[in-house]
Amino acid sequence: MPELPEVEITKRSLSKQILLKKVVSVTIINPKLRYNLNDEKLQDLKGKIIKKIKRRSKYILVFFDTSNILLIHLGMTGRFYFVKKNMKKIDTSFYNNKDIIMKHDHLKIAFEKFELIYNDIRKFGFIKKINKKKVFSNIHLAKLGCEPLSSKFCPKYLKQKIFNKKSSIKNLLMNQSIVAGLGNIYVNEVLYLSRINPQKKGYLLNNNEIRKIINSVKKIIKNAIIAGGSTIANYHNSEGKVGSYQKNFRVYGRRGLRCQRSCCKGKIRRIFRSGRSIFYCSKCQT
DNA sequence: CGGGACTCCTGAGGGC
DNA sequence: TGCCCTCAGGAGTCCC
Repeated sequence: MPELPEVEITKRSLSKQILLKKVVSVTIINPKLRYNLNDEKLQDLKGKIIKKIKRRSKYILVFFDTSNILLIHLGMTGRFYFVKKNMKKIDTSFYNNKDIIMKHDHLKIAFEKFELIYNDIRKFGFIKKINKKKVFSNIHLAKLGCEPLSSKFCPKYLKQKIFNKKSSIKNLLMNQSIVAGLGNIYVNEVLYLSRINPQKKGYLLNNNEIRKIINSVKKIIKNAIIAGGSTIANYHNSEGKVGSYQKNFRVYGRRGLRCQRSCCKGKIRRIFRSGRSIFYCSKCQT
């Protein structure tokens, strides 16, 4: 699922369901995640009420009526789903393979009328209980750069971060301490819209190119949230809904196809750098 | 230190 | 059908 738009959608659907609800019980189904689930700490949440849910970068923060915060990262395949209590059969109409889904359940948080399940096939996600007082010094949150949709994310800010960098602009935009929340798909799309070659080094970008990147990031992230995020491989948010932004992909996953710009018609290429795919038009992204 | 490669894990899909 | 290979939306860690 999860780049910023997908995490934002997950946060919104979680808010709809669990805000102001009281935790009845917490059950660890399989503790093995990026950081193992800590039963002793999570049991503290029993009887507590959820007061606020926020998103920062690709993290979700669930605030309780105490100093507790659940810090959640979905990794590559983390997701939530709800099960009505006393329901004998789980509604699996959203899934194409319920055996695989249920096999990877990790955590169950029960509320009065329903249960919230955290499921994660690849186990790259995590859920940690942290203290409100330590939220700003938290190792995951402290070094994050600014939010792409905030006014702080502007040409001046980006220029200051990249003007002396030898890294490619692709890697710089994926760097969470520069912009918080972009991932592989949206960075590919942003650089296509900006007509900039992903391998161009940070220090070589001029002011006009930096301005184009800022505008493209804001436009793409905004539209992706409006579309409910992107859905690949039958993923869905915690209400079982799918996003549709993947229909707007202009380069991602389009290897070998023609550039959609009518004035260009170049060929979309895929190359590998730093262990991931880069998609770009070899003709109009310079 | 900056920057790139490797690592965790499971499943899907293509080629043979 | 089945085996083998490559690839997948993340990010912490290690090494040069």
